[in-house]
Amino acid sequence: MDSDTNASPHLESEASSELKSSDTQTSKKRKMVEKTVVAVRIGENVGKLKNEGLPSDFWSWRKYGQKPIKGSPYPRGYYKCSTSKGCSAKKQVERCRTDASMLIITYTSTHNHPCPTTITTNSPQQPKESESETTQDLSATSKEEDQEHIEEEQRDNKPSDEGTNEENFLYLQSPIRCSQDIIIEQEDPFKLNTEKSHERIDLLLEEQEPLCYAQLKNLSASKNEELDFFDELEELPMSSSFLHFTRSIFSDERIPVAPS
DNA sequence: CGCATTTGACCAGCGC
DNA sequence: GCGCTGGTCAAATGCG
Repeated sequence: MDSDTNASPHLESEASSELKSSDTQTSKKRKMVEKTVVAVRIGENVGKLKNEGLPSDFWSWRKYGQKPIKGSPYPRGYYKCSTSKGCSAKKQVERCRTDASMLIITYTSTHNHPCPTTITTNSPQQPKESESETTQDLSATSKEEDQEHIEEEQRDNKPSDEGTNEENFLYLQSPIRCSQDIIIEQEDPFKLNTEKSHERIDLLLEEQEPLCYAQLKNLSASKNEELDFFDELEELPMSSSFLHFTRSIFSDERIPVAPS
């Protein structure tokens, strides 16, 4: 209850989850602020990461709340940037409805401070940040399933070979900026892909999936990992690539993705 | 002892 | 005007 409290409520809404969750009456939350939605896929490699120390993010995030989302079986976690006191950067982490192996991270506001440190791919000096969370998330994921998913994803999502080798997990997503009532549901990755993407999208549309990234998972497969994820859903693993990605976003104030 | 995380309650916005 | 859901804050508990 402070000035912050007053302002907070207006911050984000759920452009991401509410995309089309107009199923019932949910439309929720106020106007939208600039939000960057990122879909991160948790890979098997992630599990390894924890051993080495997760390169989660440049900033430290403190969890200040968690709530179950109506349309999602998984709860949504609310984080605030704890790297700097005055930083108003926030992020919401939630599991993809259809794809438990995918995390939907919604970044709100921008950091008013530079990166705490130059993060190395796997910096052991990382802030306490998502250590526990990430670890849990990662480990929580079924190895077998993850591997399968990853393989599939790699084939479908990754035309090349790049990232996989250096990245511990695959993250397919794009920063989506929605400052209007417009809801983002499309992402670059899909565009990059080819017909496959379309097919998936179609599936989604048919299924009325709220999130595009969700569809990806759809194809892959979802099993019972959800149960594990349930309470594990917390932080997201970030790889160097992702870092670069986020870095660019924040540096440039996010990458505006044209809804269409 | 300190910090972070977890859980519950309260507040505010939007839809019906 | 009422109800529902999301979002945030505050207090308590646990772990390092």
